[in-house]
Amino acid sequence: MKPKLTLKQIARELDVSVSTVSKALRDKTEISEDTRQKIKAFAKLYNYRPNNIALSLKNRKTRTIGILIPEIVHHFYATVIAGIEKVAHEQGYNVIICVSNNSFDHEVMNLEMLAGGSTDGFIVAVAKETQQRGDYHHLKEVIHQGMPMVLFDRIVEEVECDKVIIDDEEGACMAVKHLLERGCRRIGIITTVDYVSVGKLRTQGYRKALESCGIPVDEQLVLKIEDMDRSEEQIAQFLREQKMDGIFGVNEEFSTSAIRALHKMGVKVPDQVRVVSFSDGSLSARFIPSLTTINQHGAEMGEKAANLLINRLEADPGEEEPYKTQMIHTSLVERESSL
Amino acid sequence: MKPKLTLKQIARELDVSVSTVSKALRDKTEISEDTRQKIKAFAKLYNYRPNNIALSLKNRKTRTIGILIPEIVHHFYATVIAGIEKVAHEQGYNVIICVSNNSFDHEVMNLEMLAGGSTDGFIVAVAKETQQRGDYHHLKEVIHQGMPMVLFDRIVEEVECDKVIIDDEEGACMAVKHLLERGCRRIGIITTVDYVSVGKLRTQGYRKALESCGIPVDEQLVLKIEDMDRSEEQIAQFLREQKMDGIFGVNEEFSTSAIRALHKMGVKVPDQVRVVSFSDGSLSARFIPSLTTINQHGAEMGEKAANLLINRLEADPGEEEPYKTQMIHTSLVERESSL
DNA sequence: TTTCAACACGAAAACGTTTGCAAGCCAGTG
DNA sequence: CACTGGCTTGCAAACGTTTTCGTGTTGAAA
Repeated sequence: MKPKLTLKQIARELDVSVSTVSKALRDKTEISEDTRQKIKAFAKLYNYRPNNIALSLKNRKTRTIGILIPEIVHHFYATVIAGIEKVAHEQGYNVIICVSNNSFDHEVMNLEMLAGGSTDGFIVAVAKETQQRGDYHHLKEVIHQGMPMVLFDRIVEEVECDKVIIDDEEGACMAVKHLLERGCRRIGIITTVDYVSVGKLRTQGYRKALESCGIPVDEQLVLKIEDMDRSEEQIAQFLREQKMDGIFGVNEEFSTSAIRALHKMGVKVPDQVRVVSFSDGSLSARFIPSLTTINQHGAEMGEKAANLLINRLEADPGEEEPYKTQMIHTSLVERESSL
Repeated sequence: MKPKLTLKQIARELDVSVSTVSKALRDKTEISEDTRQKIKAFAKLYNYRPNNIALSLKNRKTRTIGILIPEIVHHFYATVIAGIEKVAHEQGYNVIICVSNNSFDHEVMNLEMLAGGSTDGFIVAVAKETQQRGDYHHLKEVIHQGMPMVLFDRIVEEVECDKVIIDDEEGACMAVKHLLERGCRRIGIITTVDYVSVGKLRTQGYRKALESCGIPVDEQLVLKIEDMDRSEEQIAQFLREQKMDGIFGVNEEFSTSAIRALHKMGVKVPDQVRVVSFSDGSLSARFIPSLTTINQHGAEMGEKAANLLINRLEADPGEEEPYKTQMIHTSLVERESSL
């Protein structure tokens, strides 16, 4: 690993002082036109790049944003990251991504690592395990230490900071209403257990939509999947036991599993059963039949989160605004599965 | 942004020198048991964490790996990243991810940024635009500056460094042979234009498989998609014009588009036409019919790349081994589309 | 009492920057 | 000639660490 070109070396070569070099490269008029040109030419020739680390140390700013997400092999998070990247780069920030793999311990470790000077602030979606055990001291601690944080998607109420969330309830409501408009009367929902915040909200939206149309909620039609690995069979069983004309799946996995099971049963989608899904992926458009979905606008979410964070990072001390929670609205994309 | 606790502050509070604190925390016997305990207790109480930036500057090592990929909203890259993350974290390395969005300029910018001291080395898949224009000076430059780099997936021959590639040709060959075994005789391929290295290799594999079975390649059955946005119609047209009993799609998009088009034409998969796809996603297993695929083992690729890089980073100077190119083998996963 | 080793700690340099300030030089002015 | 002022440039401190090399204080041996 060759040592990189530093100010000191340039200074030695050109027989001037380090400060002169620094000033020349920063185009200070303090340095005579002659010397400045000479130094800049030399720097360009040998391709000088200032050392970010040294700059970070000096400025006590890294211009780096840390992202901490539960999993990366997930289309939704990928889109959020893309959104964050976009505005971060526009504003001259770099991005570090860490993945907790939905483990509490990993989350704590990564957070400590990032807080150790590598980043100026965080954008975080908490791990499932963390939500489950309800221990948020690590989040509170880094905030307490003065690092700005934005929570998104999997947020936690108890932590005070900026937040960006999807209007899950509204989205679910929209989905179910769409099914109602299409004439469905017995609408089932395939959702997650309640400690997953988004699942809970979507279930709420489902209830709300039905109630607002005066249809009582039949608890038989609410399937909560605990174990993702056994979801296929549970869904198949659910579909065999309950007679429905509409299904709302809170994610693509559940919805496609349902359609697959119906397909095996010889039930036609959308002719006999219509399906609407929450979506985070590219699967929906390609599926046969293509899925009517509630789109989540992950990129927009990432952009908002990044903007919130950067605003806070660049706010003058004492000028801090109160914490905000921004809502991302969903939109219904009609496709074949609910025609 | 509260200033974080530093050695200097601990020293002041406890009325000792900075060096004493540093040594105590690092458990040097030089410092008396008493003072050591006192300092460690204090540090623990106030939750002292050494500043990574300062350490990086001092050690001229960041223990950070830079990943540069063309796009993140892509299941394959997500799996590779997951693999890299895994071994990086095991070895105490951090990971920075940058995305070029397939733009040459972005790639150059990001590379310069990362090379500016933020990382010890790179793992890179080059942008499509870069492959197209064949300008690799930026890659060569950072290598020349002494930063180790590992290229993966979208590699470039001209750059001398470690590489990890998928055996695309072998995979394609396997796919086509599978179709032949299933009795297909007129097998079409839907692939990319040749400047995309993986597309080219997969096309070669296709030819090889046919030739090895004594079947001449009919150029009419080779569809090269240039413009992804118009792929749907091109594929539909291709299927209408050519009579085939087997189709090999070099990615999930092409394969599912083909099945969709066949579906519309009333042609049954796999009964009338069998389909095999290269795969990088989770779509295959869920699709109806589920897709027989050539799996790419992205995580394994990431792990290998990370190991290669870390080995080089930790090699003693003068001990460097010659550059290696590691091959990842693909595997055939049989599902419904080729039954 | 002197000398010396062992022990406990501190000073300072280094990593690569930036920047306020001091200082040198030269020309012009009184 | 002595000052002043402008123009250049260098010095040094600072960011938070680690580490080498002192240095001062013991207690014991000579």
